[in-house]
Amino acid sequence: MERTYIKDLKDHVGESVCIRGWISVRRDQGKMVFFDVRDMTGSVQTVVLTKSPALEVAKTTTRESAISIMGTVNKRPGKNITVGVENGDIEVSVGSLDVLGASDVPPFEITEDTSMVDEKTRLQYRYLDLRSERMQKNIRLRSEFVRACREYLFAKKFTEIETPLLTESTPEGSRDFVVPSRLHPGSFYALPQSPQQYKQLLMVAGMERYFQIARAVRDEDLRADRGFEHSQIDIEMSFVEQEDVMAIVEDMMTETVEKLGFKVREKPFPRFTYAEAMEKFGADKFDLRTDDEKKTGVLAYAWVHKFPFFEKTPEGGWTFTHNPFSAPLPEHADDLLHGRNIEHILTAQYDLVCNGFETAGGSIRAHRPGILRAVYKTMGYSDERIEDSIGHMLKAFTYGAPPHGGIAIGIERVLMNLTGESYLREVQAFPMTRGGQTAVMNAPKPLQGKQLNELGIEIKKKKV
RNA sequence: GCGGGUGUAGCUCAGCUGGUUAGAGCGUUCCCCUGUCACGGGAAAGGUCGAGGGUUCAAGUCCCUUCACUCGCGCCA
Repeated sequence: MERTYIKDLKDHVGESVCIRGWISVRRDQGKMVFFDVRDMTGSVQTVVLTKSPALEVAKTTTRESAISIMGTVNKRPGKNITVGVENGDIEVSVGSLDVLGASDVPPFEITEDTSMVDEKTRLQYRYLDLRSERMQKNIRLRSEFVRACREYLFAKKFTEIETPLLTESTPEGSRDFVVPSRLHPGSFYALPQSPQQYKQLLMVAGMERYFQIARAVRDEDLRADRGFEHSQIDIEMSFVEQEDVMAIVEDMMTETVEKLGFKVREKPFPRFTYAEAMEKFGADKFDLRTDDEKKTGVLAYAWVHKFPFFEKTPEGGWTFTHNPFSAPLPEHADDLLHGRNIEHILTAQYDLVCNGFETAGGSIRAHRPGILRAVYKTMGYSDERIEDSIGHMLKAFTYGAPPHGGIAIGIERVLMNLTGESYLREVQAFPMTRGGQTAVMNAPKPLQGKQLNELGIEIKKKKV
């Protein structure tokens, strides 16, 4: 018999059905047993009556077991209707009960919201934690958001392209996660902090409109809203200016979140220059919602732009504030090329802020080799060091590089905005602890001697 | 790397100024219950008080060290 999803049971009153799912609650009355059964679509009460042949099995079936039930969908008699409960007016009378996977007693109670349970325990048993209603909602909403973005981008002629996971380590920016090479002992790949260079090369390659649901990895200490790994909707477009990218991102975010039933506070998104934001909020990310609006789940998007390109290093030199591949604002290109007024040079960088989080960041890129070279010159790089570090980009840009720009939208940040969660881990299926320990499995862990030998790695004894 | 918080039963927590056999709720096990819906009633089991060291007649409680988790700062183009 074909399975019926619990959400659809209402359309099958009086019929025989097969449902599958897990037992959330069991209420044993002695001569009859009630189970609340849930599947990925919903929850329903089932009843094993005294005369049911399933009664004997039901007496020994534990909570959280995976089961299959054949039975009849009945309207409940008036006195048994529970109002305010999902499917409170129907129940399934159990004819036969198969235990597909029996469950031991779970280490914690799988309730609607498990956030009160010690996170260490939740992560160790994440596969149980994810059964909770709240986590199911968060992870499914994440999928729906990503799907809506994909659909939007495909409709706008974007091409989804994967870029390498094993790539080159760069000393600039955040610390790389590094992977040893077996074929080249002593040499290392790095996991991408972002597909930045590859997506720009795709623009040179004539792809024109690229996107990717990209994983980005950074080896920096963790925060409530920051993990080693996060995902981003990574976008790059050719023949565009700042306004074009901002327009399409604004349209996509509005369309997708509204499709999911959320409300955007202000359209078009208000804009602040970096200087205005700092003056008004004292930070480049801020929350525009009033206290009342914070209770409603409204999304207050805003753009921040006109960031300074460079900032002083402790050593007295200059370094970039956001992204060395960004272009300066057109009116500051001359200053950059001539190394003048460096502190006043602004970059074509734009950040999307929502409810106090930086949810996206992007820029128009330097597509002329001279501009990119000038950025590195400003940072004090010698010609040799420039060549070594970004020579491949400079070279690529000599073959008809189109003007281009893009953005990366932090998926976890968006989901935190949508769900109201304050912790990034609540919108990831298998997050790490703050100490960098993986959920369920036990990474990182030492390698066996054979593996180390193959990689040409010796482990230094920790000094005491 | 720095600073704060937490660590007592499977889960959530209480345990005052150190003082006999460390408590509660939920869960679990067993018994009873034909309409419950976080069912109910009865009984029971369950703890090296994160780990190590110290002070003391006596430590869950005070001190030191250490580990884990967590929040923030640094860091995070």
